[in-house]
Amino acid sequence: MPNISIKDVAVYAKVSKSTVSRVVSQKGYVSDSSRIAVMQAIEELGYSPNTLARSLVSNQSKTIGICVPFLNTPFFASMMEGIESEADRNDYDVFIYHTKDSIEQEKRAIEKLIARRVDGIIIIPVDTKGRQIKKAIGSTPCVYLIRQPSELQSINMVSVDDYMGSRNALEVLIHKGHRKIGMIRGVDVYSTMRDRWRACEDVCNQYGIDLDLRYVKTSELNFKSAHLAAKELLADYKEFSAIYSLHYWGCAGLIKEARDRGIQIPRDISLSSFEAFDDWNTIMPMSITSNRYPSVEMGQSAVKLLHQIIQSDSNISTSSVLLHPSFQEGKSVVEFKD
Amino acid sequence: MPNISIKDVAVYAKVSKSTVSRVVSQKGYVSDSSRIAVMQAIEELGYSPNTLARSLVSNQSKTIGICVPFLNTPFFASMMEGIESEADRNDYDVFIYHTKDSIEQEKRAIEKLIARRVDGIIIIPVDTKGRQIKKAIGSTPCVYLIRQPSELQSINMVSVDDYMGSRNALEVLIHKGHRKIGMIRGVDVYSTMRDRWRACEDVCNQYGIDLDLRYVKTSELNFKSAHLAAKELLADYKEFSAIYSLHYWGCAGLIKEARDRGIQIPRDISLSSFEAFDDWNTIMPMSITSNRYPSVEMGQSAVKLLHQIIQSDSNISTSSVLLHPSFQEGKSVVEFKD
DNA sequence: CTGTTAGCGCGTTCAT
DNA sequence: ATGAACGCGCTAACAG
Repeated sequence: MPNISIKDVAVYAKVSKSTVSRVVSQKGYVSDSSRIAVMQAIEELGYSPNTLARSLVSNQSKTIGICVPFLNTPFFASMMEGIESEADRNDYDVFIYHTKDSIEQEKRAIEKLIARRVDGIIIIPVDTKGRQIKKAIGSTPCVYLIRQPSELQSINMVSVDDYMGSRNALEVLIHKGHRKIGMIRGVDVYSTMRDRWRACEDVCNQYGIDLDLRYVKTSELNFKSAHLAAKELLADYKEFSAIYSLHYWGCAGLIKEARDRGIQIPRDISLSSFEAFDDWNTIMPMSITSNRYPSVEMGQSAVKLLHQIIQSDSNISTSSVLLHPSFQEGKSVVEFKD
Repeated sequence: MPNISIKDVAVYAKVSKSTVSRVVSQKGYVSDSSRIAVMQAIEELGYSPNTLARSLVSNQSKTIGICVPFLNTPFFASMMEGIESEADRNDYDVFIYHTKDSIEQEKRAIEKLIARRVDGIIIIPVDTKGRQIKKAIGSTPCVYLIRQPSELQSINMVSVDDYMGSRNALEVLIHKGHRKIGMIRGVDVYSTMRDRWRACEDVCNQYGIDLDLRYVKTSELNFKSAHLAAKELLADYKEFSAIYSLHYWGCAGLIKEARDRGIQIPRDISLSSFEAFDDWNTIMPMSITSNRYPSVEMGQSAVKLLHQIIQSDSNISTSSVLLHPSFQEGKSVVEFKD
C-alpha cells in the first residue's frame, strides 16, 4: 500500500540512498556488509524500483511502441509474436497500439507514444503518403514494417519481396498448365498490393497469357469485402480453371464461398494464394498452395533493426531489410485438364 | 533532437513553468494573452509533454499491463482487440506481455509491470495455483481473465460459463439423435477444462448415454497435440456418429485430419465444438456448430472492471463478471441416421 | 491571474 | 567505500 521508495530502503538499512542505488543498479563499489543490509531491507520492505523515475533521469525508457492497423487478424497476431519475443530478448517492454486503419488514430498513437518517451517505434503505416507520420514522429527512431509510405524516402524498412512472391504464386498455376486464371487483388493504395499486381501483369505478359479483367476482382483488406469479391468471381467460375488470390482475405473468402456453392478445391478449380503467415496451418484446415509472409521473422527483424538504430543513435544512415516469402506447396492446385 | 521541456517553453513564452503547466493540463486560470503565447511556443518548439515525469508526480501512469500465455492464437488476438479498444476509451496505454505459458515468465512479467508502475494488470493466469502471482502482484489492482487460480479466493474475475456452454454444445448432438459420441478434451490443469468436462459427464448421465472413454482423447491446448489426438480419435471413426471437441484446437485438428483422411463433415460424421471466438467465421471456411467465447467482449469487460477497481481505489470488495457463450448453429451437425 | 517553492524517485557527480 | 547535493520534467501548494 505505501509506496516504498529507495529512501525507505536506505533508512531501513541504515545507509544512504546512493548506496541503495548502487546495489540495485549494480554499479560502483559497495561493501559486503552494506550490500547484505540493503538486500535484506529490499526483501523486507518489498521494494520495487520505480522505472518511471529511472527513465526520467537516464533519458531512456527501454520501451518501444507498436502501431498496427488491426489486432484481430491472424497475420498481425503472428507478427506480434515475433515482436514481443525479440523485444523481450533486448530488454524492451512494448506498448501496443491499435490504429484501426485510420490515419487520425495513427497520428494520435504516435503522439502518445512519444509523450511516453518510447525509445523507438515500429509502425505498419496506414498513412500511405506518410506526411502525417513524418510530422508526428519527429526524431524518434522508427522502423516501418511491410509498407513504405510514398513520400518518405530514406527510412528504415522491413519488408517482403512482394513482387517475386507474387510471381511465384502465380507461376505455380501456369506451370501446371492453367491459362485462364481468375484473380482477387487488393485495393491499390498500398505499395504491397501494387507490387503484387505488377507481378501478375509481367508474368502474364511473359507467358503470353491474356489477363481478362472481367475475372479480376478487387477487394478491401478485410473478410467482408473479400468475401463479396469471391462471390462475384465464383459466379463465373466456369470461365477459368484456377484462381490466384493476391492476399490472405481473398483466399479465406474464396474457400468459404466455394464451400457454400459446392465447388470443390482443387477438383473443380485450383487455388493459389499469397500472404499467408507462418502458423496458417494451425487455423486453416485446408492445405493451400501459397506464398507466405515470414510473419514471425518480420516482427523479429523489425525489433532487431530498431534496437540497432537506437544503439547507434545516429539518425544519419538508414537501413532496410528485405525478407523473402516462403513458398508452400499445398493440395489446392492440380494439373490443368480440359 | 534537443529534448524540449516545459522550462524551454516557459522561457520562450516569457512566462513561468507553472503557467505552461496550466495551459497544457488545462487546469486553473490563465489569461488569454499568456495562453496564446504558450501555445505558440509549444507549436514553435515542437514541445511534447513528458508523461514519465507527469506519472511520477501524479502517482498514476495511466497504463495497464496485459499478461497473455500466447500471442499468435486467433482467440487471444481477438481478445486483445477488445482490450485495446476499451483501454483506449478509458485513456490507458497498454503494455503487452507474452508469458509463453510459463510460470516463470509470468512472474517476471508482473514484476516488470509493477516496476513500471502500471495502474492495473489483466492476466490470463498460467500459474494455476496462483501462489507465484499473488506473491508478485502485491497490491496492484488486477483482473483475472478466463481462469481462476485455485488458491486465490476473493479476486476480480471475468470468465465465461464453461459448464453451461459445454452442456449446450454437447446436447446439440444428442438432440439430433447421436448416442455414440467421440470427444477431444483438454488437459485438466485448467478450471475451464474441468468445468467443460464435468458438463459432459452430467449430460451423459442425464440422457443415459454411456461415456465410452476409449473414444475420449485428451490433448494439450495447442495445435500439434490436438492434431495428434484427432488422429487417434479418427482412427476409430466408425465407432461413433458424432464428435464433440471441448476446445478450439481439437476442432481445428479434427477438421484437418478429417480432410486428410477423406472423411467428410457432416456427411460421415457430425462435429460440434466449444470455444471458438467472435471472428471465427473470417478464418474458418467451414461453418461449424459451436459455442463461442465472446472474445472481444471479454477483453472489454476486463478493462472496464479493472478501470472501476482502479477508480474506487478500495481493494476491499471484489467483483466478478460471468459472461455467456453464444451458440452458433453451423452446418457441421446433421440428424443421426443408422 | 501568475510566479516561487517544494518534492515525486532516482542516478550521478563530487567530496570525504 | 559512502554520503550530500543537484537535477531529470513535471504538478501542487502557496503567496502575491
